[in-house]
Amino acid sequence: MPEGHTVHRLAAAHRRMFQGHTVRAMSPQGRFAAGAHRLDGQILTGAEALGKHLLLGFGGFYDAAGPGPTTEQESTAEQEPEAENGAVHRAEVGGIGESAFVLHVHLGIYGTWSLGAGPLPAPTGAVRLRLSTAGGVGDGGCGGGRGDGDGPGGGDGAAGVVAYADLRGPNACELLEPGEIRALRDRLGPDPLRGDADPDRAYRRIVRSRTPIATLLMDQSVIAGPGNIYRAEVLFRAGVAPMLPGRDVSASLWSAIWADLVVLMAEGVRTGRIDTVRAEHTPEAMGRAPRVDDHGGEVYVYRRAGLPCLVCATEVRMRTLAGRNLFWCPGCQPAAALSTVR
DNA sequence: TAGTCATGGTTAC
DNA sequence: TAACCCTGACTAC
Repeated sequence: MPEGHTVHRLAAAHRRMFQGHTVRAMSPQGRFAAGAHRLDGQILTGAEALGKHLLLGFGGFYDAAGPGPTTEQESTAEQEPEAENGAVHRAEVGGIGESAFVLHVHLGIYGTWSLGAGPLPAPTGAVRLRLSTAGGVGDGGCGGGRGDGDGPGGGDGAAGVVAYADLRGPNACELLEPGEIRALRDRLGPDPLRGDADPDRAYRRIVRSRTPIATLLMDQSVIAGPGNIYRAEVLFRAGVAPMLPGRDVSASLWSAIWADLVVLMAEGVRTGRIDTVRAEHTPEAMGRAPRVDDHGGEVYVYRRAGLPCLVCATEVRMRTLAGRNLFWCPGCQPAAALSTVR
């Protein structure tokens, strides 16, 4: 159940594990058998994230001296992407480029990738797609050929496997044509984690809309990547009432929200958690118990309905907005304060 | 064990 | 706006 930072981490992980390798692909569940058959034996040429969408490029010629990072340069997840001035400027490095085949994966609310190294385990649950590799960079082979079936263990390729990635329950798992990739890029708003993002493009959409800013922040055609946690937390940190109409969002307020998202999400890429509380509100600083939740981070309002605000002690509220749970603090985010940037 | 809910997005109405 | 997709964690019984 990822927000955009998780998908950027997944893109980095796929580059680290598979870029330059011939990849075995199979669909133990059988629902992506034809696509897996097309990918089996191809070289992974790049991976990138567009908001919550993961694109994996296959085929073509892998240039080990090219701009893409090598496996040696990416020995740990923490080393990539690099944060520079709060932004991740290497998000597009190692991207899909002119890949012959592009796999598009969107995890939706259920999907997961299980990444691992070592002997290939028998798939558990409904694995839609399994990627694995059995050789070194540019090995030119696929560890035993293709077409040996989709059964557990992958047949003769299992012995040399050094890395695998199992995909379960995705919203989307499909091969895209170039025109479809362009259409995907065109329908998504700017991604705060990409160096090519233009926040003004999002602002032009926001400022001409009467829709509440809390809804606009969840609209991936306005801004790609943030989800329910980041939208609640960034509005809290800006002191903005969630129902503030987009047309009442000032340029300076939007700049502050965007800059905060860049910092928060880049930190999420680095740590794999969503932590939004400032230093003075950490459990250690406040002498309170740490939060226990499945996303693992310290937050101000998300899923804290009924609890006192960490800043002003007002009870955190929750309501449904556009079909999703919205959390906010009426004390710190009063409706009358239209553009208080703290 | 059954029911509920969830960091999402598309489609139908 | 609701239904659907269809997984996993959690809770009530």
